[in-house]
Amino acid sequence: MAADPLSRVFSALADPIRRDMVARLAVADGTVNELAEPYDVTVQAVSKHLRVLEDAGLVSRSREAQRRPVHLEAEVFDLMTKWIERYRRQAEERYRRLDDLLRSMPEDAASTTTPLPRTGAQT
Amino acid sequence: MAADPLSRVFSALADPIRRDMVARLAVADGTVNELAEPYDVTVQAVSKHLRVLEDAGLVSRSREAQRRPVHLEAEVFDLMTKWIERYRRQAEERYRRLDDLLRSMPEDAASTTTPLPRTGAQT
DNA sequence: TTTATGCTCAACCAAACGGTTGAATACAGG
DNA sequence: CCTGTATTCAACCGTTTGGTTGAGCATAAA
Repeated sequence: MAADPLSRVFSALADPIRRDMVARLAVADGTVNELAEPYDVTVQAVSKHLRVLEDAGLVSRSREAQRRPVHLEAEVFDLMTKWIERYRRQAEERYRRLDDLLRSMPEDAASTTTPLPRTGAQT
Repeated sequence: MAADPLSRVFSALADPIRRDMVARLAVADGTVNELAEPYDVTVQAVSKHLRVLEDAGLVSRSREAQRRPVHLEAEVFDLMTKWIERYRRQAEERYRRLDDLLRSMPEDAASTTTPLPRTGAQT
């Protein structure tokens, strides 16, 4: 299996079939066969996809006779949104400051290159 | 290269090094060498990572002598956040309705299984 | 008990991925 | 012109991924 939770979630959603399954599970829980029906792949392939979604914490599976109903776990989304929002905001803040700087600087002096920070960011 | 834009963005961010680079680029633009420095891989590998980020629309590269400064493009994040928010909200709405239903139903009748919708969802 | 249904496990395969090394290109400076 | 620096291209390699088929297991129905 992959490494960190964030990588697992992102890569789980990097596949169109898996995203479509998530989309459908947002409407209602479903069994493996139900979920497999629309796609042009075998049930086994869908079973594998579900395993990936489960490992990422995006779905959970219960037991109901011989069926294994799949349920969407929406909380994990927060992991992603938090990460995304953080750096989006940070980037926007930077543009704002740059903007201010440029506005407060009537005469040309665009030669200072801002150095990159070391890697400290918690991914 | 992959297929649809959403898949490209998600899979671009599924790698820890690439996420870390995005995190650092949110603070300041940087050259390939600067970006490569913290990681224990060759510059060529980082160059490849940057290509993935660029193909996903997450960064753009300009030209400045022999250097190729990399710049974060924050707008693409919206693609993801919109997708995520949509289905998170949909899921939460479903739970709310289920909750209401169960509350308005004093006597036990938990036997109706809601069928899954076909695949129509725009992934 | 036998049969059908729902699902997973195992082995396999081609393609994509993340990394490497080595050569090529582009530009700046002596 | 030659040298050094920044970056990319090309070929290669081991591992992962998304798919297949075929067998196996558990439960429901006959």
